[in-house]
Amino acid sequence: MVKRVPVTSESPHCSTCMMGSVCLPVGMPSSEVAQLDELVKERLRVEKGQPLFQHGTALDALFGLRTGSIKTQIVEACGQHQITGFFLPGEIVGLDGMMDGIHSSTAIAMEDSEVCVVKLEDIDEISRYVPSLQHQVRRLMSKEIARSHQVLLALGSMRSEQRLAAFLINLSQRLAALGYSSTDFIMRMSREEIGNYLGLTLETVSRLFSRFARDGVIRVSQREIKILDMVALNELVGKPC
Amino acid sequence: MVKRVPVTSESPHCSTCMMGSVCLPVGMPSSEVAQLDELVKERLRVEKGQPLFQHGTALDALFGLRTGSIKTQIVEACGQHQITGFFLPGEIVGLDGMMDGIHSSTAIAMEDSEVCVVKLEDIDEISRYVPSLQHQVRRLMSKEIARSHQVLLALGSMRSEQRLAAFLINLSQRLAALGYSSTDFIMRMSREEIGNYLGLTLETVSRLFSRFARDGVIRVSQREIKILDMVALNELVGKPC
DNA sequence: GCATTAACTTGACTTAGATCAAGGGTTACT
DNA sequence: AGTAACCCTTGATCTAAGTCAAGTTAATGC
Repeated sequence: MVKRVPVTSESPHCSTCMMGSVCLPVGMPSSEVAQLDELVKERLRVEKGQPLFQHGTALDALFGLRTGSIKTQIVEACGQHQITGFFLPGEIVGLDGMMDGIHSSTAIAMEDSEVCVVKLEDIDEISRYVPSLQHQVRRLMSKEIARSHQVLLALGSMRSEQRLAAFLINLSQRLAALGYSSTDFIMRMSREEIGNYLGLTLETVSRLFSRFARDGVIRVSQREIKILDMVALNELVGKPC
Repeated sequence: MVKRVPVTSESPHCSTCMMGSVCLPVGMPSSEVAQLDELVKERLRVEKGQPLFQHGTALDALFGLRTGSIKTQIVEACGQHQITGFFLPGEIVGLDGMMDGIHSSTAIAMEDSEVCVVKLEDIDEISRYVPSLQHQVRRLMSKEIARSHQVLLALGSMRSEQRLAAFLINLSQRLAALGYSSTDFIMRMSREEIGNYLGLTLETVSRLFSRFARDGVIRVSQREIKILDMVALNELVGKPC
């Protein structure tokens, strides 16, 4: 279920939130971040496996992920689906579908998660006196475009091992930016979800993990990953140059 | 070469441009479109094969394609590249890379083309008194995100014939929106470019065109395409449901 | 107009990754 | 605690698409 979490005066605002260095305010002048107190009026708690929003429903807000992790996916005419992103704390979900106010994807919590709700109308309101907010939204959207282009590159011109290596490096870097270890982490996604995201089958993903482990590049135990040789992992990506 | 085309008082502004129904102003109240006269102060003419902008260079404007066609691509560490989009008149190029003011892709004219230059600072300036302009930029960026997610879907979970069929349908629809025939058109891109975009080799693309033609779905003569059976083409995309 | 180059087609063969299948581990529920 | 459901691994086999190669057609330049 999705539960509202009331935002009280003592609960953290953007100006005091620990996610400030990675979330929406990143790069904004601190004087302007202080003015974002009215930006988040509501938080939502989403249980593991539950949707934050569904494809086709109305969109009037963006969601800043505070804790947990979320995947977004689009559905084909048939029952098939394609995962378009895995989101970590500090990242913004819901940037697609602002074109016609309808979500073009579905967002599902991969573990119990909490998001800050940022109403579009509040963005408009606040950006009147916090000019950099508009730029910030543009930057975030642009980043999302660039990100999906990178995935396009992976799906369009990399072989399976390169894709998985690139995926692991990307995950590692994003976790490091959050202050976690870049070499030891737990993946929140199943082999099937990774495969779907990377255009591979779950069997291929599993085999690749085993191979990387056999080659001493990583150590794997279920969803627990330890990167042993980051250099080798990087070389895998840029292999046939 | 890229040549500046001076914008004089008698040359068309957004309010009188025939592209208004498909370009940046699409969906904006006509009263506000009339206020966009200062938005485009400059036009550029780009010769076939020449770059409009290069990956890594500074970005301070968006480009509305007036005539011609443009492809965008990103480059890997090696010489390899991945085409991330084919743009037709009325479409906006340059929406990635607004995150750090550096173009993350390279845009190359596929035929002699002309673009309207929309400076970011002018967007900021004008959107002070034309409130819907900010929304419009957000909508366009959101559309670009949704578009690349669709390509992700194609690359991640469609087989070669589905990808090409989806590609042709998409092209057909966009050309129809421009007022051109949805069944008879000339593709500006080579087999290799199509293949690169769709994650296939040029040989596979060529074979698929031949097969579609043999099956009576299309007629092909080099880059000239005639769609004979749109229903069959649609069925190809949603095949194994 | 003819030569040169680039773009496209088609065939023969190879291969990366999918599919099918079976067994072992984890996790979650009653 | 026990069992059911799910997730992961590994092997055997198959196939869609890639690679290599040769020939054709179309575009470009002199």
